[in-house]
Amino acid sequence: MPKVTEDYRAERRREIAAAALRCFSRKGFEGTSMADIIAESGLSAGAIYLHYKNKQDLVGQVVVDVLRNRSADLADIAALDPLPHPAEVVRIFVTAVTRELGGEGILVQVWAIAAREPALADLVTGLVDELSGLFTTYFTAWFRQQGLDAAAAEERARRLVPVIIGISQGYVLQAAILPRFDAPAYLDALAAIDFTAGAPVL
Amino acid sequence: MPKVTEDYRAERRREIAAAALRCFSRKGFEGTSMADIIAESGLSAGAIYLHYKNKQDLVGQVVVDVLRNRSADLADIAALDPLPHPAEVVRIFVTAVTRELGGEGILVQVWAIAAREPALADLVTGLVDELSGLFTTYFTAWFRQQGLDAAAAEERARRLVPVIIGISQGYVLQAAILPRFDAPAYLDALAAIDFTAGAPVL
DNA sequence: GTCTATATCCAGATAGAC
DNA sequence: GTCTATCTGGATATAGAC
Repeated sequence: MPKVTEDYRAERRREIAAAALRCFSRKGFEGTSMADIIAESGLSAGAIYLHYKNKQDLVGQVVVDVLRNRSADLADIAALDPLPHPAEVVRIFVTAVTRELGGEGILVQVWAIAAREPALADLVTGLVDELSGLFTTYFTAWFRQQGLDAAAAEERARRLVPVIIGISQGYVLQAAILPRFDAPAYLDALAAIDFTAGAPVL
Repeated sequence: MPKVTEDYRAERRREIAAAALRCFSRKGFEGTSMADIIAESGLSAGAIYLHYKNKQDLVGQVVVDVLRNRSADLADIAALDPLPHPAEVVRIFVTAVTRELGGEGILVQVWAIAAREPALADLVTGLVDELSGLFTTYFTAWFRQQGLDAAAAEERARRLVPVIIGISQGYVLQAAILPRFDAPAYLDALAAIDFTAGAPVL
């Protein structure tokens, strides 16, 4: 394989992915047709099908790329000192996801397809596992700071993390659907919840 | 209008709605075609289009009916004595919704469409408002029982309710998508969270 | 590698007989 | 009110010229 070709291909794929993402932001996800992406990319049908096997392939790859970048952001949080409050961590996470995806609606479309397509469900599951690991690291540190010993902190973190992810998903969902959704109020409410209940007082 | 007709129409509509719901349980939501519903109902295309304007109309009505029944269940909770713990209330609610819809995936499909279709979004918004009212009633009672005065209890309930709804949505979402989702663990984790933080001790 | 043009398919919706 | 048969539109994917 010639050496120029590989870079060229990668560049083309990036262009196509970017165009697809712009379409998804505007017209939703199932609402975006291949014709839309073709027009937005400035390329042609034939060119795109050379780089992606089919629509699902294209969509899957675009989504994975974006979400992967987000979990990279989160990885830094666990290292911050002083450790931010859980509400702040959720805030950082959901605003990053929302900004990068250019609109909350896209994620909801991804979930809907994942609920029907095993292939995409596997993909999402992998990313959620990764996310869970990062959140668990953060919450273990947080609970230790609240006075729990290492084992108890990790145990508690592991149990809590699915709910934290649920709270984040709820935020995204409501932001996407409810016209009067009050994002700051949602995040403020989190700050008033004591996730450390039952932990020994310092 | 003849008196028989009205009942007859209602009965037909119930049949069609039931058939549609069975299809949604099996094949998902966008995966269900009018042809599927037609076959499942035993009726014909013409017959169905007489009762429903189009697919979106049918789908919307079926969904609203189901959700309406669920919020009726919830209405009773606020009257229980002793008042159950918040985690228990969420448990009752999500299990009822899940059971009635015959699979978590359906709700996710509804959300996805609501994120794109203003008509369905209005519908969902209305139901969420209704739900919010019920949850607010419950939480106001709960916080009063925890020692807050009436005004503070209602204020706190109002702020917390969106998050509670988010937690419920997260449950439904994860149940629909993640193959290794541990429902009891999710609900147990809720029991360990202190939603009353900051309230005066009794 | 890329384009244009098009084949193929399948969905939603309707017309008109009964 | 209900059925059968069909129209219409739009989407994905491909064929073949350049």
